[in-house]
Amino acid sequence: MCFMKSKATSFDIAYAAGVSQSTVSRALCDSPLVNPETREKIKKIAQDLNYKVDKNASNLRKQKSKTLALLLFEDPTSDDSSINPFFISMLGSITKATASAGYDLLVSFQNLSDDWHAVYEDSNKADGLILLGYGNYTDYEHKLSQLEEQETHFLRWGAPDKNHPNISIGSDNFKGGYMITQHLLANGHKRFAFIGDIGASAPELKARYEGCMSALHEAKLGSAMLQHVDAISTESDGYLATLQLLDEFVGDKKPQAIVCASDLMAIGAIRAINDRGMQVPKDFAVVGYDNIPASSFSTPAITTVQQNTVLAGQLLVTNLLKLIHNESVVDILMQPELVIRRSCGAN
Amino acid sequence: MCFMKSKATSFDIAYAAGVSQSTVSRALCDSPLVNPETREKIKKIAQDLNYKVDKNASNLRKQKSKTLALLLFEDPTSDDSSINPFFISMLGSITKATASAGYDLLVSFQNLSDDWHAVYEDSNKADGLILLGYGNYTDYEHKLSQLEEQETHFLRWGAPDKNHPNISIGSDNFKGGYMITQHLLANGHKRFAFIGDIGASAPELKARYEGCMSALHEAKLGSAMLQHVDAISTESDGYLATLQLLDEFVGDKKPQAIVCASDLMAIGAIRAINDRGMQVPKDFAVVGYDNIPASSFSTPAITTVQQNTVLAGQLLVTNLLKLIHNESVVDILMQPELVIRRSCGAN
DNA sequence: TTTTTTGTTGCAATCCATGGCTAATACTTG
DNA sequence: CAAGTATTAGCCATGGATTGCAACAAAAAA
Repeated sequence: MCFMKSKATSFDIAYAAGVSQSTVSRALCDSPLVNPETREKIKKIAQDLNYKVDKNASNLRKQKSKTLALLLFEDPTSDDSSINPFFISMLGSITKATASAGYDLLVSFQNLSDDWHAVYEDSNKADGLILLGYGNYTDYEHKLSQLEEQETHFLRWGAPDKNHPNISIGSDNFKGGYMITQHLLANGHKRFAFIGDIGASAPELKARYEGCMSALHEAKLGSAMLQHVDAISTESDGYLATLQLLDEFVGDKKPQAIVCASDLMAIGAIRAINDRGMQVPKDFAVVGYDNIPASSFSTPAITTVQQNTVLAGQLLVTNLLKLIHNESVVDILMQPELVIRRSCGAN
Repeated sequence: MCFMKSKATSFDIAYAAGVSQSTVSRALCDSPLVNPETREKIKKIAQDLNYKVDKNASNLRKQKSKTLALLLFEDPTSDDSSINPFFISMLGSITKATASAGYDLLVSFQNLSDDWHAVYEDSNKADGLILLGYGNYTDYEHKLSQLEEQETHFLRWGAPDKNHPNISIGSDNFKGGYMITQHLLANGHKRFAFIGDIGASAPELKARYEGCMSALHEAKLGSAMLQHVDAISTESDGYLATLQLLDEFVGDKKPQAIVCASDLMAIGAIRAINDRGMQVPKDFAVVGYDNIPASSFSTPAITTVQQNTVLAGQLLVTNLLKLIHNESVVDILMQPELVIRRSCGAN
């Protein structure tokens, strides 16, 4: 029917409607400056011609893109195709929150080596940035400063940082570590092991460890902790660390509860324990962190700490939009929740 | 140091370099029309001023956005925050392939009810579309036709479709179902059950079922199949369907092998079997499909069929780019691979 | 009837980068 | 030394929508 050699522009509509092009523009934004009848006529024609506002022209003129960019830094230990499930669920909620605010989302998986810091907002492709990922805190630090200097609108997922105030939304990992340890203590466990990287490169895991230690100290059991810091975050890390742990501490030094800094490591820990002919939760209580989908399908299902990713995504988006609109925001520390399942032995 | 009240434009650089603005533009695209010395000088100044080409202006002029849009249709049965892990790994590889082709990626999770069909390419926000998701084939069909009419550049993930040729890249689900069933047959199983939706709304699962049946017919065991079609795709679907199966078929009618149309359902099936006091693979062989991360962490680890998501993502992107450059593409049917683990009983 | 107000619409500048065409310079070559 | 060829850079139109300002008409007030 309607043969269009090329895409319709507002001029084509103006011609068809017998009005000026500016009137078309105004009509399509529901400007009160244009007569309702004219507006409807124009809208009708626009629809017939399958006209869509050219975002490039529109954004250029308005100097904003109605687009947010999500920069996802990969966990350096994870392989190429698998993405940390926690970030996935954040991705889902961020996408939804972005869409319901009428914005588009540009997603980019990055290495810290790239010069991501400048690209999106400076080139006007996005009005703001969300930084998601466990930080390699060396040049990350530096790039955060750059972003701040350039007055880029951005927020990061992570614990609030005194050096960079009001750019963070994070979950209270200290509290999470504390809560789950308390739960184990309440169930009578006395000898603990912690599996996970507590180095500076993984501040989230470190905070979980510190929360755990804090609970132990409160219970006057601080010295009952057997550390294992050489596991990073994967299932096989957890497996290997646990095997090592089982070999090293035997007899009455054997730990009763194994606190893993991630669910993936907890899954590995359970596998190691099974491989040694023992069982969870009978011989060991094992707990994880993150409540990834696999943790509920594991046998036994894993007791873990859940971060509210839906709320987190929404907060990141709504606060970023505030920044974009020049309102001020403050750091937010979200409260995690305990998810009690079978692996801790408490029914 | 450099105080900029507002973002630098190519005019600012031209002024600073004492050349015309067009020369700046050419210098920054490494045009051979500009003297190497001038070019370096301009580039230096551009860097000092932290200049970035305005994509909106650039895209407007060039009439292309160097951006692809990924439209992800959710599995209607999955809840809000969890996304089908298979799509996640596709998302990862698509992102990477897109980035390495120098394109940006716009990601959007959609309901089919939205008028997505028109939005991105028509508004020049993206040069092409990738459609990912198990199709609700009613209005999906209709929208595909619309996209084709409008000559939108797009590709979909899914089995090639005679009605819509050369827009599909998919995995051979029939072959996958066939392969895994053959493997079970080779291990001596004779009585089979299939769990999964084989209705028209899930053509992928249906093809897996048909592949499975084909292998059984070849082995003259076609009548040995107990169907269960009331499970869709989740863990609890698999659990409930399996319980029902176990109650319904007892004694010598009890199936030996349970073929699940997804790993999630296989996980549920194993849980149901355990709950009834039986074990996998001793009492039943169970197999899944997709090779999601959780399937390797399950106890026992699940024998499944893997689709090469990395390659799939790359193919989708490279072929879409071909379309954008007006080259023609053909449908691709990728070959799946068997991943043999413990749940099928064959070591 | 004249003046003021109100409601609509058009003109033209603007956002910024791109690239065809032209002009000017420098360098060959007969 | 003049004519011819590269090389390099500038001019200006272009892409499509937005919006301040001016213009005009019709309706209301004087």
